[in-house]
Amino acid sequence: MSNVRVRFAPSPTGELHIGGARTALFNLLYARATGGVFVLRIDDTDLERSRPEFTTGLLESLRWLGLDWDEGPYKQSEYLEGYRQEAERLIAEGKAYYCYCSEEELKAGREEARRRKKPYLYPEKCRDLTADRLKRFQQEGRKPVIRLKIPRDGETVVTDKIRGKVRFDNCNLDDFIIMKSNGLPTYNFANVIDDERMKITHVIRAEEHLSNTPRQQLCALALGYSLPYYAHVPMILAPDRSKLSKRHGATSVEQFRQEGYLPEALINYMTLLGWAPEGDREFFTMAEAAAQFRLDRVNKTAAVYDTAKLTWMNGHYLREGALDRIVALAIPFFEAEGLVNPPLNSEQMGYLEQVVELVRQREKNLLDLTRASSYFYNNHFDYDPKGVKKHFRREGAGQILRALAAKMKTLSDPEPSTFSNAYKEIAKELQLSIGKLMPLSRLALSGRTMGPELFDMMAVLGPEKVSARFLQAVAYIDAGS
RNA sequence: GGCCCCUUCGUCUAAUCGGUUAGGACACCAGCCUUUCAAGCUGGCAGCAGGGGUUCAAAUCCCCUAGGGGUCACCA
Repeated sequence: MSNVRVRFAPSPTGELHIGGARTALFNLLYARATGGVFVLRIDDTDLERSRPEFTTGLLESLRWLGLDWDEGPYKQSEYLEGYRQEAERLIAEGKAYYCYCSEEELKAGREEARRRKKPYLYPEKCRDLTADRLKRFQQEGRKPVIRLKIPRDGETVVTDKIRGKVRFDNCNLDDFIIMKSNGLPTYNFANVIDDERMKITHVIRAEEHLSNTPRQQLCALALGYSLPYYAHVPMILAPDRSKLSKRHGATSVEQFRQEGYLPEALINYMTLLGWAPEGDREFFTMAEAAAQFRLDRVNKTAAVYDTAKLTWMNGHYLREGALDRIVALAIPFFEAEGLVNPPLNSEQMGYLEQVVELVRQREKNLLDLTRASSYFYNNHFDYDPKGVKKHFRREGAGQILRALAAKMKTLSDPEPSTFSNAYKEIAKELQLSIGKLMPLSRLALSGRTMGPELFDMMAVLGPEKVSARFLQAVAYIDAGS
């Protein structure tokens, strides 16, 4: 049993996006690899942007992906008193101080610095306020923030499991705010306290936090905590190498789910973003990845996410997955398209299974699979115009279809071979090759020029429907010409 | 702008301590299979950002340049 404890700490300000999900995944992988504990924590100290429904969505996305946490979810909003007490302790110990500078004042200073192209650092005006001044400010009713006293020299070294030692000169850091004037902690402060009280041993998070790490270490140092290990995983970038945002198409787990991606495909794909197992294997389960996951094999380079590979992977899982499971996942999509109306009886279920088995061979996601299945449920559909031109408008097309319809009526056994044999016979009778009959038949049966194996399709539809659709096509042809 | 991180095919990546024809996968192209579309199989195209060092030998170590990213909030 190891004492490894890791955490995923999203803020509930939006849907779980692909970057956050990958961070959560790496945390979980590491926990499973080491026999450690995976903690979920909701960083909700931003009152303006945090919303409870985002928390719900976050949990749902995590669960859907199978990123099950061992502890939590804890919420920062439930520990507000703790942060306040720690901040006051720092003040009592002379390691932090009240700052009464107004926002306008600070803003002016920042703009001034920008104008002069100098880096802005808080000028420490309130660092050594006399007792008199302090009292006066208090009497004026001004609400102070609390700032941490940063050493004016020396350096802070971050030891990162992925990047090695990263050095920061303290002179580039200023006395940053740890408690806002509304009494809530800032991220850098709350995080350190949370990680301590949750006994987090490894902080695994996105690289964007690397620059903030010295601030957190300084907090920990002031508070007298010991430091966790850090591991900053590379970012996931949009195809244009910019930071991922909504304008880059599907970036949230929820969007991928709605488009019919399977959780195991998303997991497998994300695992490969920044990490690779030994050998050339591309497909593996989360458990298999966890068995050999190591932080020092995580890449340093940001990864551009490319949905083409995810789509390919999804197609693989769609085809290879256990049929009953794929069907279960597909039902909501079929319902949304108005093809089925759950609950399904065993006959309907059997039919759906046949349809899915057939169609999943050639589609990449559940949404496409559903749309490519519509003609198994709808008797009326449009015929593909190109197909009409090529197959229906040819001399004798109606005749052939009429003959086929008649032949179908004589069949009773809905096996692919039954249809195959019938086609052999009728081809002989009409003195045509089977290859000539098939595209025409396909168009009549589905309105499309492509799709599953024709005889398989017919077997699912059954002779009666097949016959009716042939006649329907005949009517269409007669009406058109 | 200051500080920090990063740089292998278009994309994801492999190449344990320097010695490989720089490997695999997606995508793309071609062929096979085939009633179609997929899938599958076979083959092909394609990369060590640039420049200096160190070394018998550098994708690998060091330096510089360029490029990309991150961060500098009373956001997380």
